[in-house]
Amino acid sequence: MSKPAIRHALSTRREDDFAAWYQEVISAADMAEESGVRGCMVIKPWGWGIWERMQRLLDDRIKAAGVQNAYFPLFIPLSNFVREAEHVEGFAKEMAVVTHHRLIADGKGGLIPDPEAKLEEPLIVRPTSETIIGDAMSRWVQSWRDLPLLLNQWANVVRWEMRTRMFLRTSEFLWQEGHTAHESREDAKRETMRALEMYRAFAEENLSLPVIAGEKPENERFPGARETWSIEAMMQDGKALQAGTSHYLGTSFAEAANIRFQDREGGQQHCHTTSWGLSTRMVGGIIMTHGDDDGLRVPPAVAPFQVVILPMLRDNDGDAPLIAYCEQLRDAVAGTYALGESVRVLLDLKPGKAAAKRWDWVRKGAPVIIEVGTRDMENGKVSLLRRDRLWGEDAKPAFATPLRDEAASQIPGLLQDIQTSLFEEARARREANIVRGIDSFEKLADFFSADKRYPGWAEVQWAKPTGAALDSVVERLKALKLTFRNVPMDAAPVDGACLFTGEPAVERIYVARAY
RNA sequence: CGGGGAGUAGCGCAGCCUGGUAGCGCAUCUGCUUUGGGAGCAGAGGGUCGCAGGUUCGAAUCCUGUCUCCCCGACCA
Repeated sequence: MSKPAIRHALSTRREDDFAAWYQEVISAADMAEESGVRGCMVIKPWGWGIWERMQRLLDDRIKAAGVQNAYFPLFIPLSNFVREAEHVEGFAKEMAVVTHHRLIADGKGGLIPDPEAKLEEPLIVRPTSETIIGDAMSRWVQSWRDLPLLLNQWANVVRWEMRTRMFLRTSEFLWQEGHTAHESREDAKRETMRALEMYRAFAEENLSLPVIAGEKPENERFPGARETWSIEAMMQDGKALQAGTSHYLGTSFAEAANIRFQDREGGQQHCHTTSWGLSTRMVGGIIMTHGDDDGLRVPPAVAPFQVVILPMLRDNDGDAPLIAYCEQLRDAVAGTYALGESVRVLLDLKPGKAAAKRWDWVRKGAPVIIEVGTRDMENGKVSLLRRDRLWGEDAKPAFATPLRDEAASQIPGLLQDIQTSLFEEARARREANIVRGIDSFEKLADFFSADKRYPGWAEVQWAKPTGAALDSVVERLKALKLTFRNVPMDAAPVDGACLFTGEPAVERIYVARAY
């Protein structure tokens, strides 16, 4: 007797074609679609709702740290951008440029930029806002009393990427970018680390996404930064996703933008600045971490609807009492609190059979789906499905049937449990796929052998080479399609030789394939 | 940006080689039946075949250009 086969809600399974599965989740969960413009996407209500929840929770954390929101322009004058050399070099190849301000008829029924309306100075569409915010800071900062200056903006940015993927790498993406200016290196470093810790807590507590916080090696630094720190998450195909970054910029941006202050002794000094960002890429991280062969599973804290109620309507006189029964359930659930907020519940009265609508919500990943039929109503019960544990032993959806009047009070605990379970599941998977103790390049190559479906990560010891020595190590890894991810903050002390150079190791670093 | 593949109804696809009334499945709509687990039967609606030129009596089909998507590479906080 073989086990009955599960009929999954998606046609592509993760193990068969992870990339195709990823795209199917996005369309099946109705999160986003192509727009017709290269690398730009339409974010649909369910995808936007998740991002909106993420914004809310992260914005609360940003404000709690005393950072104020502001908004800076989309366009940056070219001359303003060119000041920080390394920064410019890093972004110049992927810039959208505005050169005209008017269109005229081309005589063939179309429109072309008016050659007479060429801008004196081209404007670039911001790829990030260090330069324009630095420009403002140079005017806003006069004295040590003005510091620290802690700003954040929620905005869209554009980077003309060669190869794009929905949410993970789009030409236009949405993010928040924090920009701060400080009196001293110590203060700026403290802010850099505060933002990093904020991202770690946000990812793990709100998104159930286990991450490793650490410092990026020199070759992976943000252009112009002194230090770049990141949180890295392991996706279900074993690849790493850089999910948030925090940079200590030293005084180079302050020097380029002339952000100076009069210190406590009356002297002039340049500020130490930081920047930190987290983007819609994180939505892709949620998909690739929590999605399964039935679609998305949204962590309750960021689910636009945490509970969806589906009455089994018959289009007859029996519907009215059933709807009333469900409305009472909805109101009871809406009156409960979970994860620090009122529970978000939807009574879905859209026409259609409940069984069909159920699969729509399964694909979207609503954490709890409650179906209610007349028989449930007669028994004072409901049929409850938790999305993270969908299938029973019999290959059918694993419904629980609590009393309706008890179901509402169970919801907060259930949502909390789902939030925690998703995290534990992802954390266990990551730990099972990190290898430690690899002590030669050959063994490293073997661990990441090309045919391996799930490469995982390797934590290795190295001597932290710099300059040309580092470049050659990076090249060797590149031949294996590998990259350095970060140097974890909580790693064990080193006790061996550098995997690449044989010199005494100075720290541990993660090696992985990456998005 | 280089190599490869693709774009035909909301979704998935056939038709193209060999030019001649635009099709199939799912979904949608209507009717009947069904009714506790992703319904059945019958009927109907929906497409200037990505876009723009060209060849031709005639182009989804052949040619050229262009846009977009997917895969591999290069690039990439």
